[in-house]
Amino acid sequence: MNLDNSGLHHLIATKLDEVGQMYTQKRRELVDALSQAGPCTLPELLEFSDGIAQSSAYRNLTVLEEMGVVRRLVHHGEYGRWELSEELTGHHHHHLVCHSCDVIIDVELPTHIEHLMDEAFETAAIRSKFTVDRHNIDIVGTCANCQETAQA
Amino acid sequence: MNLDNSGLHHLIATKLDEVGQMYTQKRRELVDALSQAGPCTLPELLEFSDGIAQSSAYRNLTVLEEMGVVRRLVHHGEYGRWELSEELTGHHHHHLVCHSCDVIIDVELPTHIEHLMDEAFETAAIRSKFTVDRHNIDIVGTCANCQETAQA
DNA sequence: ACACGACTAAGAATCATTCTCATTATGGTA
DNA sequence: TACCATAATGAGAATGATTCTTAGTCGTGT
Repeated sequence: MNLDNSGLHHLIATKLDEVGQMYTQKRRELVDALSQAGPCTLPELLEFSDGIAQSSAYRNLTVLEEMGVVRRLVHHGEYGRWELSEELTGHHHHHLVCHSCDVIIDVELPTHIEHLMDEAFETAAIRSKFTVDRHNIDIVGTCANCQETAQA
Repeated sequence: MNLDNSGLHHLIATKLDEVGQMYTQKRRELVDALSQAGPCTLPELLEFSDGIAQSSAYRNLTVLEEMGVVRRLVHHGEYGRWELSEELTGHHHHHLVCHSCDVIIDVELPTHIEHLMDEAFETAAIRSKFTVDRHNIDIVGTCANCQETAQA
């Protein structure tokens, strides 16, 4: 796992500095966790970080979300999940969602499929007078772990 | 708007009867509301129904969900939303989501696009050892109403 | 050293959703 | 019709993820 997030950190630091916000150690740890582990719940982030308070984690995630650094995902599990924004990572992706354990894994689709989908979405949206900003795709199923436990 | 849901109601009544559940007036009203209005929040359902208690609405929706009659959607708004299950309506569809007012509208995509997507999703899932059950697509943007209010 | 602003964290508050339980309605049976 | 078992209802309490409040801490510039 590549742990050199210096470029990422520098980018975020600049972003925050522009509005008079600090890029503190705690915030850096949140970003590191998301960068390594993909979409995380709050308890997962608390475990990763070195003793950050729950309320601080929530507040910092909210701040980072407003800055466009992270994005909040909402699914059926008890906790929300957070991931680094595509704007920051540069990787447009979607999610494999396990409906058994609620784990979420990133996937990228072939470019030509994305183009076809974009066209189809645009056409469908126009019919209802919507303007399209983005699309989210969840591929819902069962992860390898849960398949094993099920047959055991 | 077509209000003749007799076929739908009969189907659900049979389903519930098989497990000793009753298809009561209140439950019928919930189904009617969802059938007419598409994905609804709980307050919307309460308003539509003739004096159903909040707790009863939640309980009935949970029962209907377990029977595969309705499906619960989770998005960023304060309330969850409920819709009739595709199994029941027979219409595979996706959602236009307004990120301004959280309204959700159903859309259907061309069959050949669905096929292409299914293939792409299957391929992507296999790589992560996932088995695919379904896919959810949100086309996120701004609805006609909110576009007007924004430029006013 | 001082002042100012941002950050932290503990705990209180919020609020959609779930649970509890006493009451009421329903369907089957004789 | 009367009775019984089971299901449904509704009022309010409880739950729990998330947000808010507030007092104290830290950093930075002067």
